[in-house]
Amino acid sequence: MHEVLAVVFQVRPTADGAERLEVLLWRRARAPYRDAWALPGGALGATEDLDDSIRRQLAQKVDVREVAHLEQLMTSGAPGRHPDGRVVATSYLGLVPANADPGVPDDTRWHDADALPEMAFDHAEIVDAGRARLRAKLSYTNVGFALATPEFTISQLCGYYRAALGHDVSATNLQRVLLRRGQIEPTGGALPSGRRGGRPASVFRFRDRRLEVTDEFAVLRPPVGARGK
Amino acid sequence: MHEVLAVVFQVRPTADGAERLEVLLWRRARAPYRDAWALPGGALGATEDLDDSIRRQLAQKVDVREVAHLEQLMTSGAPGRHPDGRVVATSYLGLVPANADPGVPDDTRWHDADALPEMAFDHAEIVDAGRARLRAKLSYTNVGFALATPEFTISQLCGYYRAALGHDVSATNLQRVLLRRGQIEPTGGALPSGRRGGRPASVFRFRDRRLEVTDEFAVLRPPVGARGK
DNA sequence: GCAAAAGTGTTAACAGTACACCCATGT
DNA sequence: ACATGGGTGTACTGTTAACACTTTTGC
Repeated sequence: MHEVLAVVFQVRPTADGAERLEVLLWRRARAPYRDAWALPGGALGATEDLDDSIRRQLAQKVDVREVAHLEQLMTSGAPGRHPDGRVVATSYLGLVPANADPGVPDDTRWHDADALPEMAFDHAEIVDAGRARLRAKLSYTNVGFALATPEFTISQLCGYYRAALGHDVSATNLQRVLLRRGQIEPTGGALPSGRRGGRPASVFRFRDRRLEVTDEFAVLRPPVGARGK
Repeated sequence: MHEVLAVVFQVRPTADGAERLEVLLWRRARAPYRDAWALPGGALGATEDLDDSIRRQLAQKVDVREVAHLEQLMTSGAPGRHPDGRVVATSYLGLVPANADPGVPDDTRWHDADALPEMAFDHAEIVDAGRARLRAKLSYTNVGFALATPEFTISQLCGYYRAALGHDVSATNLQRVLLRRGQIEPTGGALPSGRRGGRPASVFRFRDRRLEVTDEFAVLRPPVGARGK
């Protein structure tokens, strides 16, 4: 038996106005792992591609059009991972932009990615792998587009990065890095100041809405002659 | 049906004394894809973990003790990828150090990774994915240990990197980068000069033989206060 | 001594962080 | 005016590529 799972992340506002990274989980009503939380997903159809399958399964939990980025994460096949017998699971990483608020079924809820509830099977590991992947890719690709709203101010964007990376991010430097790399561009617009004043923030957008590697060679770059290949 | 495949790379000397990256492939004797070349692997056992399975399957082609590094690469499940019906394949990337010369069966041969022969199924894609992964990881981890012999001179190491990366690598800078990162250390020994003279090369080894990420934050590092976590 | 191979020193480029400072707005 | 949030300028740091130069060997 082969199943397909998804770690779907979204940056969401908390009660106290801050923002944090959350994962979409549903609560199991039946054994095994009754009342524990599990990743959305299900059995792979007999004539279905893996990507198509996870999209189909997700459609039951969230509006799939909301998922701005989806990529394969890992495949787990330990014989003991499912008590009912051998189930191989291929997991995906999915990202939903901060603006979308997809209605979710009753058994489904968003959970703080840093404080997972009791999880079914090996799903906690999978969430952690997804988190690590997201963190890494924020560093050397433009995946930010999949967490951010279509248009945003730098300080909003900063909030998304802060939540996803789990550490403070300087707005000043974030702006410069992303501009330099050509990931974002100003729309020309600006947002009116809040009620406590302050300079109106200019609005930016991601230049491209597809995954792009912007910082390819961290080190060991090819010599200048052979670059630009 | 679930199968497990491996892209096994080794840097091997060519006829003209240079070195190049090669993949281990076997020639299919039966349809489908008769006479085309395929990746080693086979069906996943009913109670076998994925990692164990690929190790077992590889044992039939090469001495498994020779594989210095093995990591999961990707899972392909397109319904049309296998003419006989649905087969999901999980691929691994394996690396064999340059010194090992594992005896391989008659139907099996090493092939230039840059000039693949006619390949069965979607195996060419998988090899390319493995190549890309290797290139990337050479940049920010110590995977080099899995391509190099246990002890080596800088110019030998340079040859391995050159072959794997596909571009020229400066011995001077490679040495400095890997030393600075603490990946390699001098053994204290030196190799006698060749018959045409030259200063004897000192011998190095990798400090650690397990995968380690040595260049974690390409960019977007956490602020100094929050680092060292 | 001379060629060959290895290794060191030095410079320059570049990307990113930190921080001080300037700008535009509401009260 | 002044507090508030946004944006720019600038210095500093760390890392790496490039290349000249020195060291050690065989002939």
